[in-house]
Amino acid sequence: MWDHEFRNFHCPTDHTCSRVSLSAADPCSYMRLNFTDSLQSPIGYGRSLEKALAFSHSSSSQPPFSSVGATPNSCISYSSTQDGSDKSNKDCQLKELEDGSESSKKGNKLANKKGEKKHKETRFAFMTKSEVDLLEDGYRWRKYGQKAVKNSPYPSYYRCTTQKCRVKKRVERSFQDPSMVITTYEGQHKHPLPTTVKRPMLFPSFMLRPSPPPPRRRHELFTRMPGDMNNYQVAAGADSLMFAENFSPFLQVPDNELFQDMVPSAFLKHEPYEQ
DNA sequence: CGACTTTGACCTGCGC
DNA sequence: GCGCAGGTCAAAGTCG
Repeated sequence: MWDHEFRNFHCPTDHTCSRVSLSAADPCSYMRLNFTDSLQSPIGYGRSLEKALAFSHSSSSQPPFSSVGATPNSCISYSSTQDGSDKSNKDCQLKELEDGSESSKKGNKLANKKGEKKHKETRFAFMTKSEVDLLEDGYRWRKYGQKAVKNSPYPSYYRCTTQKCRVKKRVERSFQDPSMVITTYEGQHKHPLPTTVKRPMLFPSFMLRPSPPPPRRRHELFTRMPGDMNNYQVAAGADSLMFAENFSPFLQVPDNELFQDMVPSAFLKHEPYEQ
């Protein structure tokens, strides 16, 4: 059971939709999101956030957040791709098998030969209002691709330049609000911050451990689930809810409060890094 | 000259 | 099985 309690979540949609629950009953201890109305009554959940949001908004054709309007949401999004079905057990096993191995294309081919599925790393997405696409987060990134996709003209794909580090990052402009940058991290850093880079202005905690430097200034942070990310798993079920209280239109990270304070401890685990 | 970006081609998963 | 969409590769180009 994850022991983290969320704070300051906000999702100013037609419904309040930010109940977060974690359950030890889930094979891989993944996150659950349950969508509730203003009376805190459950109105929807599902295996993908997109479906869940569509459900919660009673909108069959509109993509998630399309009904939100210009008001920025603040929903932190993170998950592994394991779900609560039988399939997840298999995925968990695959994860164990594939952890520590290269996830290159050749590697995937090899895995496919063995009848295994490609494991997708844990993901974490957030939205920031920024003029620059690539936020300074303390790590060094190398761009390895850029391709237009639906609802996102030119998302950029970055990889951590640290050897053996498999963390990836996708950066895209919000389709609905180009001033917003959606950053999606995949995987967790298991190495210290490079010493040659500037101190980060914005840094999700799992990117910063084990030695996060203090933030330099207040940074306005908007977070929400990108609408086109089907891999954000949301599971059915309503047990072990943890509530997101004190909603506010914008989520800010004050000087004395790290972004990590809003991230579940499951994302903060730092395992020994083998050089 | 090394590190990094660009970009077309290619691969893979998924829905129909 | 086919086609589309998303993601990745890798060669060439750029920059400091």
